[in-house]
Amino acid sequence: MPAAGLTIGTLAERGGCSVSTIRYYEEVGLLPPADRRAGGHRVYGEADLRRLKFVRRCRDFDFSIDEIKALVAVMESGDRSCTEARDLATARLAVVRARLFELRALERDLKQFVESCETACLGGPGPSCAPLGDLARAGD
Amino acid sequence: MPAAGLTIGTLAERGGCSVSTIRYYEEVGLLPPADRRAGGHRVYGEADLRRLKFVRRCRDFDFSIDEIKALVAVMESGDRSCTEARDLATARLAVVRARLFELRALERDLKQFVESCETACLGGPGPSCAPLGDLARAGD
DNA sequence: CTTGAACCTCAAGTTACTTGAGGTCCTACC
DNA sequence: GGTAGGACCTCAAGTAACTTGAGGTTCAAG
Repeated sequence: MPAAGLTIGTLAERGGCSVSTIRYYEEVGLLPPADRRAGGHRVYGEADLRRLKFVRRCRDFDFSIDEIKALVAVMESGDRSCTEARDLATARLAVVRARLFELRALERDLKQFVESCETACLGGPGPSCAPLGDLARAGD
Repeated sequence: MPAAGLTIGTLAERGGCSVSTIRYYEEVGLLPPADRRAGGHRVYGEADLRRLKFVRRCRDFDFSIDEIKALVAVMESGDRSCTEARDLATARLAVVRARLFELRALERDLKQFVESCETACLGGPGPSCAPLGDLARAGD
């Protein structure tokens, strides 16, 4: 039976982050202060791993540390509805969509830029790059 | 002829950034040290505005300060081909595409999360949020 | 019992800026 | 010509979310 007792290194590996990141999360309060062995090394259990994965997942969701703290508080209070969580997620979704929109435009522009380089400058790399010159004038 | 003589405030306004950002760009070498008036105030010309716009556009493209410095060097050297610029843009395009991929997954997951909240928890916000529990079972 | 990998703490660095304190300059108005 | 106040100045420190480094301790294997 896995009364595991994970080291910080193992936790990091399974949680998909660095050892430093875990210590950082503890410092800022995203993870509770870890139990210690005699020598001072941190020990973790499965619950810690779940918590860490939750935090990492939220970070993947682009939640800020403070937002994740809020989510954790909602989760731990037990007596509060999921309305808060949903609202946080909805707000985050809007941000993600806006960012997605920007990134798509960015991809288009960069692709365009690279293609211009191929057609306008290659085959004989001249002294001046036309697309680069265009960039300087864009937005006027 | 517009021998303009822009103040830093005007430059900021026209360049779409803050006054502090301009001073910062000067400090890190993205803008050349500005000319000064008798009292020490910075004065700018149209060339500076063009340069600033170029920098801002590159930042919109998610280029780092160092990458922009490289681009500016390419632009100013005049005797180097656009190959470098194209390579930088290509690398950036790859990064942008990877980010786009992640963001799309993120959007899907967040949407899913919000929808779960709507169906599983609303209409009577109970004590525990099922989707939140799915993210990582709390307290267990 | 001795390596050497993994761990510890604390401090400082990273990126691209922003914010703040404390002081100077410029322009417009009377 | 004097003055109010807005724009400007410098320098230092703060921000997010970590990472990196120095210098030292502990643990597991051989």
